[in-house]
Parts: sequence; C-alpha cells; structure tokens
Amino acid sequence: MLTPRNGRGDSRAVSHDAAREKFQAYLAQKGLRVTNQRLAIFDAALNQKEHFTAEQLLDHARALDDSVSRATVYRTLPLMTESLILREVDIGTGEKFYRPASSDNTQVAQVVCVDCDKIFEISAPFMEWYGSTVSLKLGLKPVSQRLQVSAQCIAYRSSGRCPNRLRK
Amino acid sequence: MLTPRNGRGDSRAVSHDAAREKFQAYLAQKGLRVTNQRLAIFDAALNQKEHFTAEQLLDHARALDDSVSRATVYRTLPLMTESLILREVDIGTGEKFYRPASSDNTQVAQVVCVDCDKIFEISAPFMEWYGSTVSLKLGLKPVSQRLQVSAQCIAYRSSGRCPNRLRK
DNA sequence: CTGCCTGCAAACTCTTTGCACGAAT
DNA sequence: ATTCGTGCAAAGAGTTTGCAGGCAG
Repeated sequence: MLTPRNGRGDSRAVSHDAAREKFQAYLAQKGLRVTNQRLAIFDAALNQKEHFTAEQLLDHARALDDSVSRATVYRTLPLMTESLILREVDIGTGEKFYRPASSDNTQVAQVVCVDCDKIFEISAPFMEWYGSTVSLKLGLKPVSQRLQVSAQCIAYRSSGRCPNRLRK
Repeated sequence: MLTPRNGRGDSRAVSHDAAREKFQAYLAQKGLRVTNQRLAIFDAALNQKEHFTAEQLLDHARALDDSVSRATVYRTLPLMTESLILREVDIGTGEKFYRPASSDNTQVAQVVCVDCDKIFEISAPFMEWYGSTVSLKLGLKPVSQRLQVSAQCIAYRSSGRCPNRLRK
C-alpha cells in the first residue's frame, strides 16, 4: 500500500467504513488475509458512482495501489459479492457489471439502454413477491430475482444514437 | 443436404412448417439465400424441446447435414432471432441459450436452478405492464423486459445437488 | 518459518471474422 | 459471371488458473 487510506482526516462516508468492516469480518471468518491489494480493490469499488466492470475496477484500484493486478481483481470480486458488499449485474453483453449493494437488494430492476448499454436502476417493490409467486408455481424455492428492462434512452430517441455509446 | 426434410410423409408439426415459411420469407425479404445448411440449422432448432446452446445446435444440425459448420450456426442464429423464430435467453452464465419463440414473447419469466442451471419458463402476464411502468418512471421507452428468478430445484433441495449438473 | 497471496502469462470458453473456395442464380 | 454463402482456422473478448516468488501472521 502506498498511502494509508483509512487514517485520520479521511472523509470517507459512514457506509463505506461500515462496509469495510463487513468485508474484513467476512475475510476473517473465511480465514483469509486482509491484504493491501484487497483493500485497494475494495476502496476502489466503493468509490464508484455507477456500475463498473472488472477492467474499470482494475484501473481505479491501481490508482490507489499500483501493485494490484488483474488476476487479483478477478479473485477479489467473488469475495465482495459473497460478502454482499457488491451486487453483480448481468445485462447480457458478455462482461459483468458490479455496483455496491444496497439494503433493498432484490427490490431493484435494471433498465438498460438498447444503444449505449447505460444501466439505470429503479425501485421495484413488487418484484420479490412476483418472483416467489412464479417460482412456487413450479415447486421451486426462489433465491433471487432480477427484472431487466431494455429501453431507448432519451438521447437515443431524439438523435437515433446515444452520446456515450462505446460499441461499433 | 443429404436427405430432404420436407418431403411427403414428414410428420412435422404444423407450427414447424409455419415457422419454416416465416423463416424463408424473412430470408427472401433480406435478399438472402435459402441454403441447405440454413435449413438444417433451422430444423434442428425447431426440433429442440428444451433450451439449447449454439454448440448443442451445431451437433443436432450436423446430424441432419454433416456439412454444417460452427461458423454457419453462429451466423444463422441472429437470422432466426431477428425473424422471431427463436428467442434468446440469457441466464448470465457466459453462453447464450435459445428456444423456439412463442406468441407470448415478452410474457414469460425464466426460473433457473442455482445448481444445475436448468431453465424453466413460466407465464408472467404482469411483466410487460411492470416493465413499462418501471421504464416510464425514467422517461425511457421500454423495448423488452425479462424477469429471471434463481431458485433451488426439487432435486437440489432434497439431495443438495442436481442430478443433471454439468459444472465442476 | 509456513502457508496463504500475488503478479505474470498462458490457458480457457464462447463468439466473431478474414479468407479463399463453392454454390446458387 | 457474379454474388452471396460456406468451412476453416485464427483472432477476440472476458475470465480463470498454474506457477514461482513474496508477504502476512
């Protein structure tokens, strides 16, 4: 670690520190070590405002600790999802997206722009009930559910192309 | 083509023939040719009872016409989804699944077993309305929506492991 | 010390693509 | 003939993993 990231004068949000404790507790419980790389990846993830990919997380983590490697990012992401620090968001485009998990974990729907793949999230309070209903009809025990809506964003509708489109 | 697959005495279901006409109409409209390989892939796809992957489709198509290559399967799949012959089902496991499209296209939810990845489908009549509601709150125009439920299947709940699990 | 953790690079999986040959009109 | 379609194999993207060395406890 190049510089301590949890020292006095750090104006990190309370939820960030709470999540950090949660993460460290998870590591301890699993008999895993709290390394500088894991902390850098954790901090980089919690700093994100939007959904991010593994590659983007690598960039941000390296800004905090340039010794972080791609492999460690990929090895740490499952630890953070298992400990409910992050939530995995799959929009069917090959690469996985992540974002800090909130308390209303399963009560959120993703709305994805068909052109630029920008991900919006929106509260979906009926979803959990609906997932249960649907699963119970088949005699299965529901674990989680995901409602994903593909949509045209405002920019796409007016100009036929999203400003922040990356593909093609 | 090794043997004709649409001759007299073929007991194909009506919907299969109807879909074939739809597919051929789509190809014609696009100025694309109706080749033996494309027909073999089409027939193999329509014969499937369950969700299938590109690789599985290749196997089945080769059983009908051994000149079919992987590349042609991958090039034909988009043609069949665009013509609404097939529906793409993404369950977030890297590979894409497909199945013959039915009329109630967007009114279906997938229930996926957490252990064996077996895909069940179930009617979800409220989903479309819900997708619209959710999207309109953001000022976006919904195009399609997908409700996916992860669940433990019966075998998994009783034995802790699904009989048809492939992974690990 | 001991063993978990790491970076590197190679391997892997699924899918796409360039190319030259082949088939349909 | 001309144009589109095809198989093959290589390339791509994203992710995982084997290995030798490094660092935490």
